[in-house]
Amino acid sequence: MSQQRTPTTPTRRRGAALENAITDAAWEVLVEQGYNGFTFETIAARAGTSKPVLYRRWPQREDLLLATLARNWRPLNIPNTGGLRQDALTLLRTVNAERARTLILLRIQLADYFRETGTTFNHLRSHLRPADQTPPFARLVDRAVERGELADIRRSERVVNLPFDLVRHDMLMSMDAVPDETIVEIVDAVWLPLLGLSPHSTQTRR
Amino acid sequence: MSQQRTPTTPTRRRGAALENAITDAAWEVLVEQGYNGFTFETIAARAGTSKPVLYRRWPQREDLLLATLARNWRPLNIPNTGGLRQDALTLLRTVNAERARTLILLRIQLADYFRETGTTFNHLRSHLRPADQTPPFARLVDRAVERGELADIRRSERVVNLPFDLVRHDMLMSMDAVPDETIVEIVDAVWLPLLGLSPHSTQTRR
DNA sequence: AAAATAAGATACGCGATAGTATCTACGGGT
DNA sequence: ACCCGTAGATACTATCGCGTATCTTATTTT
Repeated sequence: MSQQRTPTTPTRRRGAALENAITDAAWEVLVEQGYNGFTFETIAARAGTSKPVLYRRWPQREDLLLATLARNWRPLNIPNTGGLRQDALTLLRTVNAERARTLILLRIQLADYFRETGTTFNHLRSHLRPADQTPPFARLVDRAVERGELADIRRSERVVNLPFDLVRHDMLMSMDAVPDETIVEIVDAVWLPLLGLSPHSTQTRR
Repeated sequence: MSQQRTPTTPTRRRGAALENAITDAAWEVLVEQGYNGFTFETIAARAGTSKPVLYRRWPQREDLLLATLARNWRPLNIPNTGGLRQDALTLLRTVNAERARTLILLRIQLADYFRETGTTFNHLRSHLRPADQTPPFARLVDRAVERGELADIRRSERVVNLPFDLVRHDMLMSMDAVPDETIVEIVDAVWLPLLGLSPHSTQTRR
């Protein structure tokens, strides 16, 4: 930290400020360079600190990785727009936006980590957060049933979760965001028909 | 090759025999250890040869990678059972079997290669093989139309390719084979209804 | 049989990274 | 002001893999 020093500007970080700076840098490195670029050398340089500082807190690479993931893990907001179609579109657009998308694509970034440790993404997820209670799309369908928009019948998880699966699939295939018209297509041409709905019976046009 | 030598047993490999042994070893290494384990050191040892032998043929790692992929790339057999449902189930089971599955999961194994080179799986695929003409499921649907099983109307690619997308998605999620009942579910509960068919109107039970 | 080719073996220098040791000096607590 | 903890800087050893040089020797060619 060869920083120009003024009487009131601290030149060293401590405690949470330091740890947050490190895990923020670690996250950037992970996203840009993947697991194999996630090295103490690179992260220390990115965070403007030195390797012993990292080792003092996280003696193993995995410790730092888990800390970094825990800091960046976010629950998904479940929209409640009053209509099933709009809920679905909003949720998928949220999933498609950068923050959530990066977490989805992490599955690929961490392939080598999973291979090394014999663990899985799902195992990691339950480690970072308690099991997500109800899958997001199941929540949307439940609400539509409550509103009387959908009949109260049993539906397979496969059908309920289909939009999320398809968007995730396309993201994994392209390693990038999905075009918005793809999202609209998945909801209107695939999912709503499978639920026995047409796109315009669920709510007025957006 | 410190091999016990008999008068008629050659101790050294040459030409295609040697190259095939190397690319076979390279493939095993790629599948087991991913792109980052794909090193000349490891492959030479696995093939029972020395690094200069590899460098003489493939001066760059990418050369050896492409040669290895070219040797193991296989076109997908399109089944023709006389019924759409059976065609679909057969095709998905083929996709789910080890050989084709490994190629699908290669997308993940090669994530670091794509990042390094700024290229993509689709680019790689068209490099290894001319563009596959008709997507497999489009072929199945075409045949069903010819047989009169399906109406001759326009269908979105999204719907036509849905089974393959969902199976691929589940494979990518689990990095493993998909249970057979998943395949049956995708075809019977999702795809055929979207095509306006019920599972048993396409053919007698399997 | 002799010559040519290249497979196989091995050694080397270099760069990157892990992990650790050591030192200086900032900054908080007393 | 003094003491202590530790941030930041730097150096070191060990390991791994890349890429190359050199040598021996099996095998094909002449």
